[in-house]
Formats: sequence, C-alpha cells, structure tokens
Amino acid sequence: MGLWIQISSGSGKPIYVQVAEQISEAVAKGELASGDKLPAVRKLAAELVINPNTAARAYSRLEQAGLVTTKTGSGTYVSDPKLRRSDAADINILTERMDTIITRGLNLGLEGQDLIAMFKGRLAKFVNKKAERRKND
Amino acid sequence: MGLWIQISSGSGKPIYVQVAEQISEAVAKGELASGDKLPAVRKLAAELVINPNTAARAYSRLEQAGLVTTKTGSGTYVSDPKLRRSDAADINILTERMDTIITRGLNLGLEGQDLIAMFKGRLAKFVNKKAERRKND
DNA sequence: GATATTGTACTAATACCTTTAGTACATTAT
DNA sequence: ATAATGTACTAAAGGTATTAGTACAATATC
Repeated sequence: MGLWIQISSGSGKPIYVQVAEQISEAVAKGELASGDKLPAVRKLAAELVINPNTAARAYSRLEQAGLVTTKTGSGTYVSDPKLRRSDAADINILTERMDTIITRGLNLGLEGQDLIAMFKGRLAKFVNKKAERRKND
Repeated sequence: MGLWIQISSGSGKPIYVQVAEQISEAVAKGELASGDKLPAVRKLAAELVINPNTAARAYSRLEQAGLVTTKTGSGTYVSDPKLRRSDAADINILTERMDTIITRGLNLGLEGQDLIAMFKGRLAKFVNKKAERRKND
C-alpha cells in the first residue's frame, strides 16, 4: 500500500489535523480495517517530510478519538470498531455540527430536500467503498 | 425583541464567531427575516459587554457570507434570500463538512441509516421554526 | 448645514497555536 | 543484546487570532 496521505500547506489546517483526518476517513470507508498497522511515527514522518513529533501528535489525536490503539514497542493499530462506542457527548458534538451545516445550507438558498439528498449522496461514497472492500476479501 | 445571543467564554470559539453563528442560525430558522435590521455594532457591543470591534467583526463575517447587507450610517440588514445564491465553492465546502461528519459518525459505530435519521431530525427543527413563523405572519 | 448614528480602517498588544528540533526513556519485537 | 516502537519533556521560532483603542467616512435626521 502506497502512502495516500497528502499534506497541503495552503489548506489552513495544521499538518497533524490533516494526517489524522485522512486516516479517519480511510477507516470510515473501510480502506483501513480493524487490526491494520499504521506506519511507525518516524517512518511516516520521513515519508511526509514532517517532524516525527507532528506525526506522533496525529496518532495521539486518533487514539484519543478511540480510532487506534498504540502499543509502545509494537506499533499503532486500527482498533476494533465494536469497541468504538459513542457516548452522549460525542453525539452532541455530531448534532451541533449537523446544525451548523444545515444553517449554512439553508442560508445558501438550498432546500431541506436538497440537503438530505446531498447528505445521502456523500454517505453513499463511504458505504460503497466498504462494499467494494468486502467483495475483495 | 430581546437579545437572544449568548456568549460563552468556555466555548473555545471566538466571540465574533459565536455571535455570527447565532445570527446565522436565527436567519436559517426564519427568526430573522429578510429586511430585518440588526442592532448597531455599538449597541450590540454594549448589551453583550464586548468590544465594538468584535461585534463589527461578526457583522463583517456575515456580510462576507452574503447573509446581511451593511450600509454605513444606516445599519446592517438581513439580505434578501433570493440574492443568496450558492456557488460551486460554497457547495464544495458544504460537502467537505458533510464528509467530516459522516466520517466521525461512522467511526463512532453509527450506521448510515442512523446518520440520515439524525440529519433529518435536526433539519426538522429548522423547518418547523419557519412554519411557526409563517403561521404568525 | 449641523449633529448624531452607523459601519470601517488602522495600529498595537497580548495570547495562543503550530511546527520543528533535540534528547531521553520505557516497552516490545527480533 | 539489539533494534524498533511510541512517549515525554523542554525549548525556540514563527505565525495567527483575538481583543482593544482610536480615528475616520458615509448616511440619516433634524
């Protein structure tokens, strides 16, 4: 597997956020499955030409989100999805973010139906990726 | 109309963002309609006990988003929704944010159907507010 | 026209965030 | 043992964000 992570300096987002987001998305799409090992922080840092500390910070963020498990001396692994249970605070943040999106969409002149259609459309891209992956297993 | 804007110091969000977001949401829900005049920056600043510059910055952000129109010497007014057309860049940002939410939701163990249900649920709160408002007009 | 009201522009200071760098340490794999 | 892994800590440098203060320009009101 080549390294699909792309760092964009003009993105406005910090490097460690970009790395964490792209890994998160890969997990959500099933491109990274439970148990998969992530590159070592020093290796990832070398390939992306960033500081090892920055790579470690991305992993730290992912671990805090419960998405990966780290074992010193062994590596960082995608954690079991069944152990990633959502608590009330997580759901609250999710709904707040939905409200923000809905606010923005409605104020752009979109209708509620448009927003639902968009949301389903984006969601399909995730589910399809997962389905493709299951086929190839 | 009393002042419904609530500033929370522990929110992590800058004051001007909080103000702009709450006004945006009010517009999306129809609590503020096209043509409505917003409080003057100094008046808003005095009521919220913030710096007038901070209030002005919130308005500036809303104007950049096309949500309000400002006339120096006159005031700041909610703009006509029909003039708030969405361009490609706006839609792109919207879909990116949807992807972020979907990523987070799926990684929390939620199913696609759960996310769609949540999204519709949140959207309903906006549409209902608009319907209530139309009734009272 | 005079005055008040409104939004804007500019500077400055403070604080925070990000990134990099360097070093050292504990744990695990080989 | 040796190598490889993640972690912890400090430090410095640079940039950005936020707020505050002051002065200015345009409009409304009389």
